[in-house]
Amino acid sequence: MTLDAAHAHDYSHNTDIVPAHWRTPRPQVKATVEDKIFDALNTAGTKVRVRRNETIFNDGDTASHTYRIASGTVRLCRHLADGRRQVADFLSEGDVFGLTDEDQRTCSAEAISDVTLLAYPQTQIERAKREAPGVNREILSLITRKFLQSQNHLMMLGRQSAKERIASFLLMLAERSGSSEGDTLPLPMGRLDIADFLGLTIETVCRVISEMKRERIVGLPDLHSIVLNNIDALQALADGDDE
Amino acid sequence: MTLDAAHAHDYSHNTDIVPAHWRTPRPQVKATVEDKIFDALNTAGTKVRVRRNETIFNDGDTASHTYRIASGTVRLCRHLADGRRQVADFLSEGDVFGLTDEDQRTCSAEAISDVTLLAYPQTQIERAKREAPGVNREILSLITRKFLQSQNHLMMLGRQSAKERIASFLLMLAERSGSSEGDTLPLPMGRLDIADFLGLTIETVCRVISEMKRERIVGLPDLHSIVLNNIDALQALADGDDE
DNA sequence: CGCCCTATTGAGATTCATCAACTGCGGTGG
DNA sequence: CCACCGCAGTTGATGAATCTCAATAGGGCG
Repeated sequence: MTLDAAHAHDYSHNTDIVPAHWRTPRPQVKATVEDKIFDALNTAGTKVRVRRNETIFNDGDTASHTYRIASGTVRLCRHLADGRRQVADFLSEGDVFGLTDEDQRTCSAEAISDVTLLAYPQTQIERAKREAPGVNREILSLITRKFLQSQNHLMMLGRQSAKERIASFLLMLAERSGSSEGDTLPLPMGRLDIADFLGLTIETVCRVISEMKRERIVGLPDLHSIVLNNIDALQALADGDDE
Repeated sequence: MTLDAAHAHDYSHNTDIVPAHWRTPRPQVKATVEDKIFDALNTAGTKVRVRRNETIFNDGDTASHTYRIASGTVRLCRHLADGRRQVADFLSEGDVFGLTDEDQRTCSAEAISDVTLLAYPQTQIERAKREAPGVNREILSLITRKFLQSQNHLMMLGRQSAKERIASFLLMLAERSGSSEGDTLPLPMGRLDIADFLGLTIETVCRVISEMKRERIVGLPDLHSIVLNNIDALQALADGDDE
């Protein structure tokens, strides 16, 4: 049974109240759109722990809560009947998911690592929308950003080669985490997750990353890190300046 | 120069006021989300005509207006430097596009057929958001729907074969136009547009459609129509029940 | 009627998927 | 502490799907 499918109160193992500092989990000066939305709730949410590879909710479940990530990484994905899978997004600390007006989930959410979530009943979100002016605008801003991300993703899947997709993917992760040349980028997801995000097979992902390593564009200190030796080269690859 | 790039008042050839019946352009009982948003504007918008293959706005343009389609078909797409193109959406009568809080376009909009648009300055939209309660909610609902469409699109591009994509595409068009078995579906876009929507080449699109014709799943009375002889077969193909 | 643009069909090249073997690391238990 | 086990990742060989290049067909408009 997934969390959404469970009764709202059935968090017997984890009803702690969240420390206040989790409101602004990332070290940054400006409040994010996510911060603004959740500050307006005036409630800390229910803390939920999910272990690696467990499902948070399934496509088709009733949407009872909105979640914010306190720690860990989550993937949003859709499955076809025959097991094929498309990962739509990777989410990490501070990110929000499951925020929707629809009453049914249209994708599943799964924990890539052990994850701590803050769960907010949809009714609380609805109340905040009514009572806090500006929350609607922030939510709109959030989904607009997600929509634009999705358009980028479409271009990657529809029109880029395997190597271009991987380069774009690494640049996307670098931008999200604020990494720059020489930094070590955490890669919390496995190769299969990357493959399913990029519309490739795990073997192709491995081969392309290995090739980039041979070309000294990236370094691979361990399975869950990648060193960005040459961002310009990555950018050139992503832009198709290869031939 | 695209429309957005032009001055807001430079519609010398088309400043007519739009007839009232355009508020609800499609024959349906219920008002669409689009209807609700534009009814709240209490203004008919400026009529703009755009000829086939002309650009309405470009990626990167300043976003000055929101558009609603009175007649014709529009594609939203993004271009890579080397000319590769990804079509993100096809829009037809009654559909809205260019509605954004951002001040820059993140895709281009191009006329697939001769098109008549209603243009609304973003300031009017902003006013409606402030003054008409519920408009925010309708806009949120609209973009949420677009986001879900985009997720479907991702699955098509990332994980479906050419034949599955074409079957899914035809079913999507059928659903949008309310067509059912035996109906003739209008296909206003050319083969290249379809290819760029599905992440395929024009040759592959032709071959797959020809194959479906040989299998009597569809009929091709002319280039811009397709007869849905067997929706169940299309559904089976889209679901991957092929092997 | 003829031209031009788009679509269609064919042949060969390419990219990526598939199938299969092997590696390496982390955890577990002797 | 070390050996074994299992899973995730990597690499190689082969094949299939789709792209590319090229030639032909068709349809609408002047």
